[in-house]
Amino acid sequence: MESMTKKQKAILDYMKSHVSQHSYWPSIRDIQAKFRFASTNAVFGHLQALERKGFLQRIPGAARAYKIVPEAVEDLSEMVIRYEGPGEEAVPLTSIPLMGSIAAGFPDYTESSGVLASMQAPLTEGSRRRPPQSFALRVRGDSMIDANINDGDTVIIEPGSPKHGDIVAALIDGETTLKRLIKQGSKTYLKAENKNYPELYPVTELVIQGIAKSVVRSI
Amino acid sequence: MESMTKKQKAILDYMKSHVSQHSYWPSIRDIQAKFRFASTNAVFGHLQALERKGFLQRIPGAARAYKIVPEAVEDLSEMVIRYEGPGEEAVPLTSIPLMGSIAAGFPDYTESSGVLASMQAPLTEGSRRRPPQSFALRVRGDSMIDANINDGDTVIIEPGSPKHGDIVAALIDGETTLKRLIKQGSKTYLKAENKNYPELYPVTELVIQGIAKSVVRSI
DNA sequence: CTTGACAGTGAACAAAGTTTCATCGAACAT
DNA sequence: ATGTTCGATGAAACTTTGTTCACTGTCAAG
Repeated sequence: MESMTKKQKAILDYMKSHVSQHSYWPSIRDIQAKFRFASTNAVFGHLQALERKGFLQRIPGAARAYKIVPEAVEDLSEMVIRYEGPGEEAVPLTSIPLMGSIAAGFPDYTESSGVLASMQAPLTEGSRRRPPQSFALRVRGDSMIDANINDGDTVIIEPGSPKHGDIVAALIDGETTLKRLIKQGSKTYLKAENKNYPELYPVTELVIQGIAKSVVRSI
Repeated sequence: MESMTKKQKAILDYMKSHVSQHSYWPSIRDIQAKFRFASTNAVFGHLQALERKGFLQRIPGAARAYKIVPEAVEDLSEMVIRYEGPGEEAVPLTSIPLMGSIAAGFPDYTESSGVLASMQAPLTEGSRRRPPQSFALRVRGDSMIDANINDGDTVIIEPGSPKHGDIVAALIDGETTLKRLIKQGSKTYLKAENKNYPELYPVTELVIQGIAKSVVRSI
């Protein structure tokens, strides 16, 4: 598929974030104002391009009427839907890319096999928003079996500075595994929660992918 | 809060389902056509009423631009968001009411403390839609501890006919508990997955609330 | 009986919004 | 040199859409 230009992506991003924040699409003139175009036709052209390239579907003649094409979403972590209540009581619905695995250093979004969406409040505390860099990871293996995380479970990983006792996604020997972070005095280790794997791994900051916040399991 | 008339609810429902299916709001004339009103003003009046009663927020002058008020959603199981791709590849995002507890026979929506939304595919198999009567239940107690379901977890319950071995939400002594369904010959029992609770409960069809399909746990 | 709320018709208006046309400069490959 | 694509301008045409006004009927409460 043909890819977006920078401006086209910016416009599409703005449109999506507008939907997230307001629950309805922006008009062409809204977009024009946002990007300070002198003519509506500038926007019109970009929208045509986005539709031709397959990232957006327009409903001809209808106002503020579009469909996005999920398959075309490049950065899945930006696919955010939100319900807004009166006042400040926003009810965020964040969708999270689901990774089959994690490659060197950063999640490989090209391997994503779906999207996991969850409402914030019930899954974590308070009304905190899930950071956009969050991702979900299907668990393989039994390294965390004693922490009640089993093969086939899905773990939601968020970036952040892990504290002692946090379960983190860490890159060990080129593979991402879940481990518990152990801080002992000035030393930091990673520990598998499986009594059959008693080893402690030394840790450098860079291998930490993020902190596990939730576990989802199908029965 | 003032409640909706039947027609107002029908219109609001149509609007929500239109958003679900098309990802943009219907115009007043769309609604007019749907309900075969002879005048747009009929719709206009209903929308005014819905806004006055607090169920809907309109953006004056803007086309196809509304916000729904989550607190005003009466039947949470109808709050469905869907992303539609090209062709048949719809990607359903179903939101599920989260119950604090379950009262006699039916989920008590008045006790709902939030909404849990999840994309179907990653959590269960195939592209099956989660039935609209699904709900989520916060687990209290340790009756299923041996099935890896612990105090504080959230379980997603779907209606259906449970098979042998399924984990079900069942009403026992006026309280909803999770139990595993055991069919032994012609007899059916409910069994707690905790070796400290070895009892088998006899079962009548009516006490079964639904089948547990997923478990969500915050770490 | 009257008042008022509710629901609806029908027509018209004006704003909002999309779309088209003609034109231009820059970047870029032929 | 030259055609082509892309991004953008400016103005105008046109459609969609929300909104208003005047008027009608129903139904229940006071």
